[in-house]
Amino acid sequence: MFAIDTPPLTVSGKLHIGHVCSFTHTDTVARYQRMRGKEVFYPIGWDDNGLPTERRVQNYFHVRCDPSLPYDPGFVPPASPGQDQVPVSRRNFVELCERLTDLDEQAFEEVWRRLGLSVDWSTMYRTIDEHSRAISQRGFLRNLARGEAYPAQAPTLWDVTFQTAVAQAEVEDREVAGAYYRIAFQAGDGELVPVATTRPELLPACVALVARPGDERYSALIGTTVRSPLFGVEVPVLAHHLADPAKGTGIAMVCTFGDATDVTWWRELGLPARPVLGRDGRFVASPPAAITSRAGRAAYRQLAGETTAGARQRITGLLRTAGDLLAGPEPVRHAVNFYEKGSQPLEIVTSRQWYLRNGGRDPELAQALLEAGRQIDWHPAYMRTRYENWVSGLNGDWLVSRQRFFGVPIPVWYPLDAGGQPRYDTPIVPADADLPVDPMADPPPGYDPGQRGQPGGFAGDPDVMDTWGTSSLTPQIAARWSIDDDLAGRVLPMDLRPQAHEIIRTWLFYTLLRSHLEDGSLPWRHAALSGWVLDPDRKKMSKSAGNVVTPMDSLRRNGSDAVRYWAASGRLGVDMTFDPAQLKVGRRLAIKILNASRFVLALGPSGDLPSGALPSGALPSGEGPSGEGPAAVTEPLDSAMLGRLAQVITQCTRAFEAYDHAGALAAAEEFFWFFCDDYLELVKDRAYGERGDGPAWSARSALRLALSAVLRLFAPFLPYVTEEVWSWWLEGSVHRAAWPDPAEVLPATDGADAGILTAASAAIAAIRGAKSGARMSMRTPVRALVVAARRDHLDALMAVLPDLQAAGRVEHTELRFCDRAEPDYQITL
RNA sequence: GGGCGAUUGGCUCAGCGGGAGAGCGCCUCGUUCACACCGAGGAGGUCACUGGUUCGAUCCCAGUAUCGCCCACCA
Repeated sequence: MFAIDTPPLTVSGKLHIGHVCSFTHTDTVARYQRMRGKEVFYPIGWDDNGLPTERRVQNYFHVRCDPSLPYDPGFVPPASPGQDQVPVSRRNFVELCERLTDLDEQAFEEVWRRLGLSVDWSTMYRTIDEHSRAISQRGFLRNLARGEAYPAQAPTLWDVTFQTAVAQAEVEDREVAGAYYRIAFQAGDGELVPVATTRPELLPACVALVARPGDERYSALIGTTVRSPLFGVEVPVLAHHLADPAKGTGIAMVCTFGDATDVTWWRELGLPARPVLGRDGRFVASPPAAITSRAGRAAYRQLAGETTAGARQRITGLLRTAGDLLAGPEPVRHAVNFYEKGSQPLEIVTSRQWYLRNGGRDPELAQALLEAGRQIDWHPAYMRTRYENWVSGLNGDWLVSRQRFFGVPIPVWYPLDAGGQPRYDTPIVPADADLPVDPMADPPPGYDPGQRGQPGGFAGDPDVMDTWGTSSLTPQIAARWSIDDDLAGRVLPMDLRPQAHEIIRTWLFYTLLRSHLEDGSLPWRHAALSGWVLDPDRKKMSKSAGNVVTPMDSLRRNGSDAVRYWAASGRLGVDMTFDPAQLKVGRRLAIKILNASRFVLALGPSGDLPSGALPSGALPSGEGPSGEGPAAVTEPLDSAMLGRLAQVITQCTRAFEAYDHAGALAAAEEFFWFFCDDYLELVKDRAYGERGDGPAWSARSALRLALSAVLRLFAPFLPYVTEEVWSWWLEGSVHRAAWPDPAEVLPATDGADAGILTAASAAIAAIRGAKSGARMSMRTPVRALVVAARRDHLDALMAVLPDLQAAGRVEHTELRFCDRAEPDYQITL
């Protein structure tokens, strides 16, 4: 068994040439392993869970998900959308998602089939389908039962547009324009304390000032209080090592919450919380209770309901009027955290969320995960460093709950007390047999639907899981873990996880984590990381940049084998530049295989080629010399060619075993061009029978042996052309044939001498060069060829002399011994 | 700021202690006899730079520069 954890692509996006590239890499491995006799488990899945699908379904059907609504089995989306989106239940939303993504999936499937991916379509899964939801929830509940999943009320990164919490792994920073403002706080003695900030609007949320311990500028202030401008709140001045004397004025305003450091100070210094930002990113209506003065409350009223940008405008105006703005705005560009799919900076908001232990607060677990990473073979190996950087840099547990409507629900309910308040500390879990459940639609075990929201009744958890909460179980989902234990037992752990390197911190890490938490196992033994495909200007292809190359056009224009050739020539981990000109190379190779095969097979035995495969007219008749069975390879040149082929087979096999598909392709290709350009030309006349039956049949046998092996070496890369040629003369499919073994060609290599090939190639090249230099046709006869070389070289040349003379149209040859390192050729035309 | 990777002919890339290579592009020539969706030949590079190790360095080591990426950085 060789099992692959195929990436489930997000179907709401567009397939681009980069996906083709990495999927081709994996497919070559799958085909190689299949030819090696392995049973290849090569599933296919679609990721239709999560925000991209949510948005797309909303826009397409003009609906929105409202989990509080009951399921409507007869729901029909509006044919002509009105002004407002129609609210539908989660189950209706899931159905619409499946309907819409079905169309997308068909388009993706068409590309994959045309590309020749050898996935098993019968294994197809969707991350939102019933089995995936059940496995995802089962996995979560097992984490819960073991204490790995837990709820907590805590400050979290919050996207104000989508109004959901997000995890550390989904944060990216972007360089944006900002400005420094210098604000005057007032010390007890009336002295002004200037504090620099880029977020003056958070002044009403200020709970303290901090300076570095030992900073002489502020040592007198530490332990005292100062009064905030406008709001007149007394806040302590404290010391903490995270305060940076070099930033701003060296003393920082601690707010609820401006950034992650504020959270640290809040926690470590035991400060109060004065939240001012609501979940919609706007200032809440009432000021923090600490603002008691009339002036302060009046100032806050001007901020209530404002966005952060609006509030910043307002508050700087107020500060300026009050004379408390000492300096600014002084423009700066600085990095700000964004949700990777978001468009506004992340805020930090306190909320109740579910977390999954991931080593971010547990060094022992982190160590175990690092160790798990070391037990995986990374291709290329240096990608492991990225994983280790990420695991070592985690600053908290995995926040897995999302305040979205579409996704896999967190499968718990809460009992309501007599006052109708949920008791979060004693969640109710579903029976395993009932999975998947939707707590917002289904009642928990032992309750009636009518008790929903009633005192003494229950409330469903409204949240869904992070999309990675499901994707991190793709090995289990594909293997139908907990559903088909026989399959799962044979397939897990898998052999290979292919994926993009930018999601090491999410998909790869989370998958490793879930597997480790579940039973301490590894999800797979190898991880293959693909690079990116860059556009011809070396920019990363992305939808927003508008430089995406869609694959179907390339597939149609150049043929699937050509596209695969180009993709497979890229090595793992290395970015590739898309260049349409390079696609022609693969196309040329595929056509060359067709033509060379036609030539080899036309030499006989007859009947191998269908009538359409050859041009009409004279086929050299081809019964074997003595009836059935392959003829003996007797000519030294033929043996030498097969000897080289045996080495190439070994080389290709080694490369594939090391997950170096590009190396395998390069080795096969180099041999094939030698085979066509030199060997074929050298033996052509002999194969036609011009030197009699024995030598002719030696060539014909060698040609067929080589062709059979070469087709199989190319089969993982060029499945179409190899299958076509294979069908001309051999039974079954080349893709089910055995991967070539050097032993197949070695019996025919008696007397093989690699020097023969070098000597022959060099001599024919010299003859061609002479003709080309004289601007003569290659068919021009050579009146005399004089070779001066060392004895071993001449011996090698002697072995192939008849072939060389025929190929070069040489009429007379003379060999001379000499001591020169390099042979010398004198050619008289 | 920490880390990883890259730097080889016009372009895309192999190679890697001892001859500097391939394909594309370019130039020249050549079709009865597998292939014009072609073949043959040619020009073109101080292998980023500086040191070191070595009998010998494109290759190993150290440093520098440039590019790309990962992570951290919001006062």
